[in-house]
Amino acid sequence: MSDTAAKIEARAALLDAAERLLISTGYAEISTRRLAEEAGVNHGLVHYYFGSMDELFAQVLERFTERLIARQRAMYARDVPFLEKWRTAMSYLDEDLESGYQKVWLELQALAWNKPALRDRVVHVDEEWRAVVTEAIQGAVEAYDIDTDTFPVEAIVSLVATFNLGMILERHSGVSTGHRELLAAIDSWLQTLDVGVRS
Amino acid sequence: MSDTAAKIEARAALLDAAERLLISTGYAEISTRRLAEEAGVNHGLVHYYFGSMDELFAQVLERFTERLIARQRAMYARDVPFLEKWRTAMSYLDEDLESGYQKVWLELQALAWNKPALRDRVVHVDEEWRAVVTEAIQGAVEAYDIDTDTFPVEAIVSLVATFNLGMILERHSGVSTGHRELLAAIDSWLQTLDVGVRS
DNA sequence: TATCGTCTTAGACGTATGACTAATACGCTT
DNA sequence: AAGCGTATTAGTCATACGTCTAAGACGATA
Repeated sequence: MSDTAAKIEARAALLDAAERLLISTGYAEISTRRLAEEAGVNHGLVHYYFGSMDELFAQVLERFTERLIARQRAMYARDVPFLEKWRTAMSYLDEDLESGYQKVWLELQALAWNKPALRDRVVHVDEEWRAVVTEAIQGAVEAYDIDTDTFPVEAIVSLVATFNLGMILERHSGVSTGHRELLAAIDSWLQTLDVGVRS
Repeated sequence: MSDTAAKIEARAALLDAAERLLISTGYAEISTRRLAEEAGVNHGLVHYYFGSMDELFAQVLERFTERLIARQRAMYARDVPFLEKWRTAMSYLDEDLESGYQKVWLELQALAWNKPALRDRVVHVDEEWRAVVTEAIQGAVEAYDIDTDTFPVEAIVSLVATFNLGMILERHSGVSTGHRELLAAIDSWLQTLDVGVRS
C-alpha cells in the first residue's frame, strides 16, 4: 500500500541527514529547510513524512539505539569471562563516541529537557540500556560471587549506568580527567575477582 | 567611571532573566527579544552589555557556580567526620536540582557541545567542582585510611564526579531508577569506614 | 546651570523560520 | 494506455530573528 521504495528512500535520507546534523551542529541549528537540503530532498517532505522535527529526531535516536542494543546483547551473550565482556563494553564507549551515537543521544536528552512530549521516548532508550546492563551485572555478580548485601545489584547497575553517562557527558564537554585512571582501577579490581574465580 | 547603579541593575536583570529562562525553557528558545522582555529591559541592551547571548549565558553559569562553590568549600571546611560532609553534599544534589543550578549547568554544556568558543568556560566550571571534590576525597582517604593502591585518589574523584553528573543527567531526563539504592549503598559503606576509625 | 559622556530607547533592515497550499510528476493497477 | 492515488515540488504567508543605527534621556561634573 504505502512504503514504496521511493518513500522509504526519502525517509531514510531525512533520518540520515538528521543524524549527521545532530552530530555536527546540534538540534538547535537544524531547521526543516536546512535538514531537507542536507538530505537532498524538498523541505515539504519533513512535515509530510514525520509531522514534526521532534518526531523525526526521536526516530533518529531510536533507529541508532536499535543497532547498538543488538550489538551489545550479542556481545554479552558470548561465552567468555565477564572481565572480557567488560573490556569490550568499555571499548565500545570509544567507538560510540566516534560514531556519533553518544552525541545523538545527548542532543536528544537536551531537547527532551524542554519538550515533555519527547521525554518518554528518551526515557525508553535509557531503560533499554539499563536492561542490558542489568543482565550483564547480574551475570557478573553470580560468576564472581560478589557480595550484594551492602551493594545490591540495582545499586551496582545504577553506579555503572551513571558513571558511564557522566564520562560520556564530560568527554563531550571536553573533559576526560581521571577517566583512564578510573577505568584502569575498575579493570584491575575485576582482574582480582576473575583470578579468584579461576583458581 | 562605568558601573553606575543603573548599569549594574540592567545587567543583573538580564542575568536573572536568562537564568530563569534557561531553567524553564532552555537555551534554544531564548532570543534577545524574549530575554529582554523577561528582564523588563530594552532588547538592544543585550548586545550593548554582553555583546552576544553566548557571553551572557556563560556569565549566568559562572555567577551561579561562584555561589555554590563557596557554599561547598565552607561545608567541607567544617570540623566534622567525612561521613557527615558526604551526606550534606548528597543533600545539596537535591537542593541544586530545585534551585535550577543543574539545569543551567546542563544547558550550558549542551550549548557548548556545538559552540567551541564556550568550551573553555564550561570546562573551567567542571574544573572548579573537581578541585573541591578532590580536596574532600583527599581528606576522606586520609581520615578513613582508604587503600589507594588499586584505587588512586584521581580514580575515586573521577568516579564520584562522573556518577554525580550521570545522576544529574538522568534526573533531568526523567530517570531516577536505582539512585536511592546506590546512595544508600555508598552511605552504608562509608558508615563501616567511619565506625572503624572511631573505635 | 551648561556640558558631556554614558545609558537607554524605538525602530529599520534583510534574512530565515514553520506551517501550509495548490499544482504537478510519478508509478501502480487494471 | 488510462486512471488514480501517492509522492514531490515550488511557492506563499505572517512571524520572529539578530544586528545595527540614530536619536534621546539621564546624571555626574564643573
